Amino acid sequence: MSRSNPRVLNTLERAGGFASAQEVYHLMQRAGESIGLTTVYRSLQSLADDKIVDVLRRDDGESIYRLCGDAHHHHLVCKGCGDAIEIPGGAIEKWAKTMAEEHGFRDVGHSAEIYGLCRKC
Amino acid sequence: MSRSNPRVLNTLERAGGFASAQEVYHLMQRAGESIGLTTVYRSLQSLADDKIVDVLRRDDGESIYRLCGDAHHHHLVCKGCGDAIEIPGGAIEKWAKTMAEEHGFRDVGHSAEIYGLCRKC
DNA sequence: ATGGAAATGAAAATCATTTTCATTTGTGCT
DNA sequence: AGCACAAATGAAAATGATTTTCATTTCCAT
Ligand SMILES: [Zn+2]
Ligand SMILES: [Zn+2]
Ligand SMILES: [Zn+2]
Ligand SMILES: [Zn+2]
Repeated sequence: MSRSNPRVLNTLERAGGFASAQEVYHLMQRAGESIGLTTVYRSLQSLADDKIVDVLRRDDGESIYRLCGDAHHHHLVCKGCGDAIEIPGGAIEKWAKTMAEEHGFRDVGHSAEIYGLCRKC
Repeated sequence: MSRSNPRVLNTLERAGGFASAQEVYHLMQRAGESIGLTTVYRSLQSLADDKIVDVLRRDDGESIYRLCGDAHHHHLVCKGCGDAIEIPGGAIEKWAKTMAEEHGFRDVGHSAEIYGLCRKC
């Protein structure tokens, strides 16, 4: 079922942090690798479906992807340089569960991100 | 400074919950009101700037707006019917502040949402 | 080698949102 | 009323990421 091109995953690894489909595509171009934008999109989507990469959406609407560990975590994102730090959810894990139960929700997940300016910015 | 067309706000009121710019536009069309899509966009944006409406982004990337009280809050969203309930942030507020300070971030904000299936779905 | 399935990618299509810009509307002044 | 000037409007074009189409290429099992 793996529709993902391994070179895409490899490039995302090299990218080190978050990268959009367009960025991955250009990285591969600059590296002299021949690939189509379509395949990059398909691969990233597949990786996301398989929970191998993390998907976030930037304010400008562009989706960004990043390899992520299997542990549940959240992000502290810099509005300036775009750097993202993985952080533990701590107290909000219980908060989410409590809130959901309180309103009779099941099959519950949550998202939480913190935005700010890092020291460098 | 109000660049917002009052009829747009009025329509969002009638909509009752979240609505996208496109949806507001079509609601107004169906109601026989003459307005341009551009004005709808401009008005919603202005309302968002003025913190009069709440902006969320759907998974498909479309921005949705809703009238909201002035109090800071979060959302419990049903993946089935799209219903959203306003909930207090509780533990999150301190979590965000602590995490940000710990990493030297300033000018900090946060977003947090809980997704699940409501009783009806 | 042969046939069919899966993968690929160039080009076109989609679609929300933004930008442009010419026109209309509103407001104050004479 | 007549005029000037700013703000608001909206049609049409531009933007830009993502998706779809579809013809071609690559894989793989027989
Ligand atoms: Zn930074
Ligand atoms: Zn969490
Ligand atoms: Zn529901
Ligand atoms: Zn909060």
